[in-house]
Amino acid sequence: MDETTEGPRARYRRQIREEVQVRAWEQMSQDGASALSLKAIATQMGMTAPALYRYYSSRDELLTELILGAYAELADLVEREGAGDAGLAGIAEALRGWALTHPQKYLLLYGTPVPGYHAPDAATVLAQRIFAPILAGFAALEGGSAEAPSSPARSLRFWTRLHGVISLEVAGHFRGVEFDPAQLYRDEVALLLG
Amino acid sequence: MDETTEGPRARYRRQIREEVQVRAWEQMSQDGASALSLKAIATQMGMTAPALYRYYSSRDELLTELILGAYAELADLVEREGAGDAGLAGIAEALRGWALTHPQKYLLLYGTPVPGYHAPDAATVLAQRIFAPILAGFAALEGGSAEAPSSPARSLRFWTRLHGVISLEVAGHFRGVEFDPAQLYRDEVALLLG
DNA sequence: TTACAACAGTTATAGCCTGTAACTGTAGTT
DNA sequence: AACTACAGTTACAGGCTATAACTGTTGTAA
Repeated sequence: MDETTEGPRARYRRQIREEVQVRAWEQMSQDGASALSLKAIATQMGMTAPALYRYYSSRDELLTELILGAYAELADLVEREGAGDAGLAGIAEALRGWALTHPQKYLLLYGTPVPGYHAPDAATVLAQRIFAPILAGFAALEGGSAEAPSSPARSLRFWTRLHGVISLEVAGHFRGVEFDPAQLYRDEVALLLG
Repeated sequence: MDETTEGPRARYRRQIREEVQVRAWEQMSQDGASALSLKAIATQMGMTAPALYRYYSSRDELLTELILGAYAELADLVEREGAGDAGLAGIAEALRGWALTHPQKYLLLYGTPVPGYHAPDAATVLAQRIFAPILAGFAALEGGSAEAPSSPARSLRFWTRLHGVISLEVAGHFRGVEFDPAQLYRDEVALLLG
């Protein structure tokens, strides 16, 4: 079989894996990462649970693929925005938008880590792909003044400040508080880029 | 039986509940909140699992008690610091110290929430007890200048910025990055209070 | 001081999950 | 057309939460 051509077997496997991922995200959006169940997914797909172990060797392997997928999605988004006209402002905007649209994805990447679970090296690479456009953005802004903070320092601050607002909002900690998170976010972005 | 006096039965119940909580935190520090198991705790205590249901009607009830306990601990700390000489700087310092000492407690309060789990009203009250000293601190700083942000806005910003640094550090997202989170934190505090 | 009721802790069981082993039948492939 | 690779099955081991029904102890009140 030609290596580049996908035979029917491989094609079928890919389709099943994709459907599993879709249903996994559905489950996670409803009941959180801890409720992710291969059994439940299998049942939804009209299979028995052991059948799915042909496609994912463990629940952890599925989780890893979901994490990598989410990282890649976010990395693509940030790279695209970084290259666009709005630059860092665009990145900031897109970041919050993405997080609010897919809270479970954001929380899976930046929320409470699963102790004992070690992210594969691929995740580190993707995390750097997300950070790189921010670094590049601040490097481009850099003026000659010696007393201004370095662009890595500004990039880090950019990240932590935006994450501070986003993560609390996504985790629902602003519920019941009378104020507009969007306004706070805009103000923070303005201060970071001003 | 006098209402204020604790009989032997009540005393024993209290001791068991306390021991359960201690062991629960031990478990959570090692394996995270999702690994919290009444069965395992019971075994450690030389009991069978159903026995523990005399003391906690469900795993969720135990979790609720742990969350409320953590909130109360943090609220006490923040109130104490707020009343101390260092004021807001002291609160900031204590907050990071507490989070790094008890990462699981911090993550349980501010990390990924369990979907479907609704924090009891008591938690909201405690969350306000944590926020109040910060609000008071900025209200005290307030100058006459009309263009400066209001103290609620500054308080909120104080919270989100500090949380941004702390939560990423506690979740291990700074591992492998070459820089000092403590320095970043100090800088952020200085900017917030300067 | 004794009688009894309240209650701690037990075993048994139902129901959910992950994951493995052994088997069967079908569908690509040669 | 024959065969083998593999998808999917049932059966099972072991872990968890939680309930039900039972037993034995102990605080307590008459």
